[in-house]
Amino acid sequence: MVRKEMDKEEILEKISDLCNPLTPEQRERLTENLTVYTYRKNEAIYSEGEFPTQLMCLLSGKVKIFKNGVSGRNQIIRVIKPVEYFAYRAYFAHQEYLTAAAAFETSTIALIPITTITKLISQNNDLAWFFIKQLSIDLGIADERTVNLTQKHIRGRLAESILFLKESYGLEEDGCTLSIYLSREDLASLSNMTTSNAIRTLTNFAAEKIIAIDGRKIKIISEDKLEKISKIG
Amino acid sequence: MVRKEMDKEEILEKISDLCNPLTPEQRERLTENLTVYTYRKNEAIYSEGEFPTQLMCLLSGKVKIFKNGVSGRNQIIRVIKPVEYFAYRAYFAHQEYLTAAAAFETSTIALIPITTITKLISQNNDLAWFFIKQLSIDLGIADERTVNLTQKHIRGRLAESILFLKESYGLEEDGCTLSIYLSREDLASLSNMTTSNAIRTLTNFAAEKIIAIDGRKIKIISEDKLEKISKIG
DNA sequence: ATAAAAATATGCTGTAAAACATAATTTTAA
DNA sequence: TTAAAATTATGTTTTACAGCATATTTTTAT
Repeated sequence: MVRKEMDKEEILEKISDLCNPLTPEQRERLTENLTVYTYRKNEAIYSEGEFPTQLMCLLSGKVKIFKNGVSGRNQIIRVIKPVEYFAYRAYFAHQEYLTAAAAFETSTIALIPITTITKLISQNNDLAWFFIKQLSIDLGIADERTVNLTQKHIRGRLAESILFLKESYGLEEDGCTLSIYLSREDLASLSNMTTSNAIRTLTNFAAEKIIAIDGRKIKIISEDKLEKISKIG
Repeated sequence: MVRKEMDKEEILEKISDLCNPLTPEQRERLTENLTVYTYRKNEAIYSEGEFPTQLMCLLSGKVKIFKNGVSGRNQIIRVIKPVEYFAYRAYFAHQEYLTAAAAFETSTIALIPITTITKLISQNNDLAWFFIKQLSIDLGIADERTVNLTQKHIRGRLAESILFLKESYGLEEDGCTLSIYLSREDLASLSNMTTSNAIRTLTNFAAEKIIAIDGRKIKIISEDKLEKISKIG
């Protein structure tokens, strides 16, 4: 993790969700306490069991939130895209981190002391609503995910993950290649299966002309079929 | 569902988490808009896809929050005990209900128009914090649950569910009988397994003298063993 | 440039848990 | 009070997926 100097105006622009509700003085307080770091690919951002001290905002790059499951098998819980906020749940629940975060690729993150945020929330009702809404959305996603991961079959889970990655990070200019290049292992962690089965099922999808694979590039050929496979489980 | 008249003081006492932060006028507004209903065993409280209009507080009884999974298999997402609040997440996320709720047993519930709550949150920062904290805790539980349900084996999942029920609803006066009597089907929905396997595994636990079963009564004989089984998966 | 390590690919085997079947028991309703 | 329905119990079969082994390719480090 490397400290990064960045133009203040540019940052304020990015974290507008947080800034817009604030008064000029509050905004000043925020920028004074804000630091920006860059994390390299696969670098840990925070770990399970640590005590949360900073709210984070992903300015650029891609980040995974994951848990260390039974016998070292990781489970990706959610993914973060610019400009989303994370790393605050544990503090608001008065807990240690129950998850870990790492960078999928080089990522620039704004860190704001959580105590600063706490004060701002207490002074600013719009900010409180911002977090209530975000937490509510995330809880809904978590509930959906629980059922999908537990009840769908391998093919359904992988199809769902591919669609999920498309929704989360979008496509390249060609309009069909996922703009995130995940290792097979990460794809497995996201889909609750072994790496072997992620590889195998990916190969099958390619043979069935549902997707095309070129190394870590995944090109969606038939979104309809992916949706159908995802739906029937 | 039957409308129930109840002493106002008694209700205010129960929903103190909501009321304590309020001014006398706000408290007045709350009680004016509050209704109390009683739901019978297995009666639906709300359903997936409906539009949320009321925040609910369970005054007495036991409630399950669940999702209709693939091929009609239900999944219990969380359980509610007195005096907990529920049915608000969807509205805060600007969504329809993603889950359904039903009464495990006869339950009395206070209903408050969600618009009333919204106004009170906007006026009262402590109330905003109450929901931020609650949502944060629930999101943490959901994250834990995802990993437990997907990665643990049947025995681990059932052991965990039994311990979870003990934590949630406590024990009878004898100090070892779960005070909730679930059908095997509900126990299966809670543990992500088929009803047959819930029955079978329960029988095994009884044969191993980890629990004792008498109809729907479950007596915990060795909590240590349950914890060990839950932990190793 | 070369060795070492990591990631990907694919086949084979074993097994946990679902699916199915049937019976016994309990609950509910007429 | 008896029939019907629902729940619980248990045995058998099937299968989806994990686990393991091995080879190949790609990436990383020296």
